Amino acid sequence: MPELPEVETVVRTLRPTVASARIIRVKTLRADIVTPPRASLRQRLAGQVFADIQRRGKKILFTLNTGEQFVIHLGMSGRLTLDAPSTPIRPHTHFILELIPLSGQLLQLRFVDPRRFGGIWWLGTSLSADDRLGPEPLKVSTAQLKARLAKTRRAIKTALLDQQLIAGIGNIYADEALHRAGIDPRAAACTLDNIEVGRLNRAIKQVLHSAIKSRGSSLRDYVDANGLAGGFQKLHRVYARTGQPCDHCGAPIQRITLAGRSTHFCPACQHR
DNA sequence: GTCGATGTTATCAA
DNA sequence: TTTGATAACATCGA
Repeated sequence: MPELPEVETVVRTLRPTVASARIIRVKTLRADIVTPPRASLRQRLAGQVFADIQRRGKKILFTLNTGEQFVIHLGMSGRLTLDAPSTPIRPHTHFILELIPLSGQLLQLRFVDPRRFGGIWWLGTSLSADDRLGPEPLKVSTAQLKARLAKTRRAIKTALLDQQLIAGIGNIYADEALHRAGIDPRAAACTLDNIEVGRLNRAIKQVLHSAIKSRGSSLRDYVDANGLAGGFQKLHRVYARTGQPCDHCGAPIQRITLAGRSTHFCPACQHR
């Protein structure tokens, strides 16, 4: 589900309500989604006030007035929604923070994650210590990207999925960016020249900006914090379009497997 | 009913 | 060291 544009959309829909809200109740329905396993979130969070909420890669960083922080990662199937306390609890709801925002209207921030690949990480004041994420795709320079890609022989598609190389791109936007840049997803990352990396960098920024504008892609069940689906799936040019004609040249979109992930591309447009 | 696929990533072994 | 395979999990559709 959630790659950079979806996570950014969740953060933007959460921020106006959550920033400055006070936490009045903490319910952990499934303890094993919290790391470290014995972090008593109830004790640490109850009564605290949120200072800010930000995105870093695909992670959501919550900062409290005390300066303490925790991270939520949505994994593959996670969603974070704001609901009235009377709204029925969905199956696979693992964690609930009851909040009083500035509006005074009681709300619950709910973390739902059927596949449980996501989770919550308590950081405290450890200054997000072991953040090994790569640069933000919307800010990275072509020179910086080129230098990072030069260090690996993996396929460029696989390299783009590596969060330590660049943070926030997932399966959908890797395929979409490579198509817009006209680059074969199988090409070894270290063989791309300056021109190609420049094209790729522009394609990444363009596709992520338009996806954010469309509030993300909803293929399955992704929704933002207000329960609203995204619209960018309608603008996909290759992802989940196997066999359909390429918008650019009409050749059928092909699907292959690369590093265990389904990969969609146009064999005519994307080659040297 | 079974199989395979699904937007992520930590971990393991070659 | 680097890289690919696998597992963690639930759901859906062929």
